[in-house]
Amino acid sequence: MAKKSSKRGGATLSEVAQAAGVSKMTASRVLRNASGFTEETKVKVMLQVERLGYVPNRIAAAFGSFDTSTLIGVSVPSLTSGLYGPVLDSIDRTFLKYGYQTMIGAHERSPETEEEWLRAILAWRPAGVILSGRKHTPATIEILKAQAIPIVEMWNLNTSPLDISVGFNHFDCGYEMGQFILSKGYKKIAYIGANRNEGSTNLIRLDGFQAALNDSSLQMVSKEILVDHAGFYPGYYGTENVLNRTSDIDAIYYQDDTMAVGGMFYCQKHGIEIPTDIAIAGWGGMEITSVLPRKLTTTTVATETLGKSAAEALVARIRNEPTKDVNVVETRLIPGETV
Amino acid sequence: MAKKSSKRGGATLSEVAQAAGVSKMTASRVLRNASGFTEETKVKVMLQVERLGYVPNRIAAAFGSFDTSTLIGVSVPSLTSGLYGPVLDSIDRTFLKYGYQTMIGAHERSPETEEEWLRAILAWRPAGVILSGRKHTPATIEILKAQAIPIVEMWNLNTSPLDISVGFNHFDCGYEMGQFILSKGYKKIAYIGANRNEGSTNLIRLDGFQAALNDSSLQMVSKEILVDHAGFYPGYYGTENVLNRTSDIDAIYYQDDTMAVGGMFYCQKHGIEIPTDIAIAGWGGMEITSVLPRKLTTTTVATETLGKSAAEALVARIRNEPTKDVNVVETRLIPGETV
DNA sequence: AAACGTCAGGTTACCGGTAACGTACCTTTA
DNA sequence: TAAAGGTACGTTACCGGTAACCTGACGTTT
Repeated sequence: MAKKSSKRGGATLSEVAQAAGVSKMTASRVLRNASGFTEETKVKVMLQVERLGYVPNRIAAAFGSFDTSTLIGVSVPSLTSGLYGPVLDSIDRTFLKYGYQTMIGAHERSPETEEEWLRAILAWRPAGVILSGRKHTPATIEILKAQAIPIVEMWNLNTSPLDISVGFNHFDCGYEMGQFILSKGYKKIAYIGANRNEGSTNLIRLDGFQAALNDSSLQMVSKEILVDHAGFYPGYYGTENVLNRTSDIDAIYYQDDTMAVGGMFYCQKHGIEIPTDIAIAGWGGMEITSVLPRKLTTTTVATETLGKSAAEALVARIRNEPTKDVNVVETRLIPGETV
Repeated sequence: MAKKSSKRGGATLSEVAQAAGVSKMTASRVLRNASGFTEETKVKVMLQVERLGYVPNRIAAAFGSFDTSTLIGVSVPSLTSGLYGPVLDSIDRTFLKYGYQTMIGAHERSPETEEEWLRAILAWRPAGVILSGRKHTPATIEILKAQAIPIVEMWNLNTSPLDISVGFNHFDCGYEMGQFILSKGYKKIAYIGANRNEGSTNLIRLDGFQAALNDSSLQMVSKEILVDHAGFYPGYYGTENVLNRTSDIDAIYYQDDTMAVGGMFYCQKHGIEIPTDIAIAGWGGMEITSVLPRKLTTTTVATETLGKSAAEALVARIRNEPTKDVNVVETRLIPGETV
C-alpha cells in the first residue's frame, strides 16, 4: 500500500498530482479550493483523490504556512458534573461547523494542571484557546501573552479579560435571588455550597447574594461551604449540617440545583414542608427541576448559548473580524414554587 | 520579539541552540532527553530554553518524523447527558499523564457527523482514536482500515472489534436485571426507554432483559421507546404513557437512572406506591440515587474505570506493548428498595 | 605504540505541504 | 498587429524539527 517504507498511511499530494498529471501546487490549489485552475483540472485531481483515498495532511499544511492551524484548545474544570457538558457540546458543534478541531483538557480545579495542559497544547500552535474559571497561574498568563493567540475566557463574566470574555453575570444571579427571597418575607437565610468546584464562580454568586441581604440590612444566618464537589448528596448532608447547627432557618440558597434537590430530599425525609417551613432556591435550571413535585425556584442559564457564543467569538477573532471583548450571556430567575 | 516577520510566537530550536553555543541537533537531544550530551551541555541549553521562553513545536516534530504524534481523537455521542462526562474526564486525565492530547468530537448520534469529524481528525495524523457506540458508516470503517492506526471501540462490549474493544456487557446487565425482577415475583413487566440516545446500547440491554423474561416463558406487557433523549422528564411522561395505556403493570425497567427517577416522581405524584404497587429499576448507578427516599434498584457501572481502561489499552497498543483485544468492564446489580 | 571502541556533538537530507514568483499562452484594445 | 493584461499553471525555496550518518577526542586493549 505504502510505496516508500518510511511512509505511514495513504498517498501524498505529490502522488495525487503525479497521477493526475499536474504539479503538486495545482493539486494543492484544487484541494484548498483556491483560484487558478480550470474545472477540467479540478475533475482530474479530484478523481485521483478519490481513487487513492488521499487524506490531507494538516500537520504538513500547518507547518508550511503559519496560519492554517485549525486546532483549538478548550479547558474546562470537569466534564463530570452538570453544566459543562452542554457547554462543551455546543462549543464542539460550533467548531465542527467552522472547520476547527477541539482539543480538550479538564483541569480539575487545579491551575497547575491547567498550566501543564496549556504547555502541551501550545506546542501544537493552536489557532486559539478557550479557558474557563478565573484562576490561572501567573506562568499561564505569561505564556499566553507571549504566544499572542486569541483567547476566550468563559463561564464567568470578566470585565477586563486577557482578550475576550463570554460569561454569566454570577454576581447579579446571586443578588437577584437574594432580592427575590427577601421580597417573599424570609429573614433567616442560609447558604450551602461546596468549594471544590467549577472555578469558584459559585463564590461570586454568594457575594451577590450577600450584597442583596446587606442592602436590606440583613445578615446571613448560616453559611456552609463543604469540602466536596457539588452534587445531590452534598446538598443532602449540607442541609443536615446547617439545620442541626442553627435553628429557625427559613430559607436556603444553594450553590446549584443538584445541591438544592439534595436539600429537598432531606426536607422531605424529615417532614419539613417547602416552602412553608423552609424556602429553597438553586442555580442552573437543570433538567431534573422539570419532574420535581414542586417546581424549584432557580436561575436558568443558557449553557448552549454560552458555548456557541464563546466559540463564535473566538472564530471571529481568529479571522480578524470585529468582536466585542466582553459578552454577557443571559440568565433568568424562575420563581418556581419553593420560595 | 520575533526576529523574522514571518515567524509567529516564540523562539525556535535553532535560536535556542545558537544562544547556547551548540548545534540544534544537540539542543533537540537535550529537550527530548535522549542520550548523547553531558550534564554541562544540558544546563547550557536549558538555561536558554528558560530565558527565551521556548515552546517546543510539535507540529514540526510530528512532521519531521512519523511516530511522534501525541494527538488522540475521542468520539462520544454527547457530553450533555449523564454518563459520558465521567468517561471523558477519566480518559483525558489518563492521556495527560501519558503525554497525549485529547481531541474530542461529539457526533450527536449521527454516524455521518462522526465520519465528517473523523476525516478532519485523521488529517492531523493522530496516534490513535477512541470511538463509542457501535454504528459507523461503511466509509468510516474503510477510512480507519486504510489508515491502520490503533482504534479502541468503547462503551459496548464488542467481541469482534476493529482493533480493541473496552466496554460493558449490556446484554448481561439487562438479563441480570430481568432475572432479579422475576425472582421477586413480578409478572407484568414493562420497559421504558428513548431511542435518540448514546449509540443505542440501551437496546442491547433491552434484548438481554427480554431474553430473561423469555427464559421464564414470560412476555413483556408493554414497551415504550420514546423519540427523545433519555432524561428525567422523558421518564416521567413515558411512565404516564405506559400506565395510561396498560393497566396491571407491576414492574418497569428503565433505560437509565434518570428515566427511572422521572418515573418515581410520576408515581409519587399519583399515589402509586413503590415497590408495592409498582417496582422500578434503572441502569447507571448515578449520583442522584444516593438521596432518593427509597434506594433505587439499578446497575452501577464503573465509568471511570471504562475511560481509564480504554485510554490505557490505546496507549499500550500505540507503544506496541501487549494488550487484550476485548476488555470487559465490570457492572454490578444493586438490589435497592424499589423492586 | 598501533588499533580499536566509545561517546559527545556536528552535518546533511528530508518530511509534505504552501507562499511567492516566474512563464507560457490566450484575450483584449489601440 | 503589437503592446498590455489576465489566467492557468509550474518552479523554487522554505517552514522547524528529527533520523541517519559522520567526526574527532579520549581511553582501553593487545
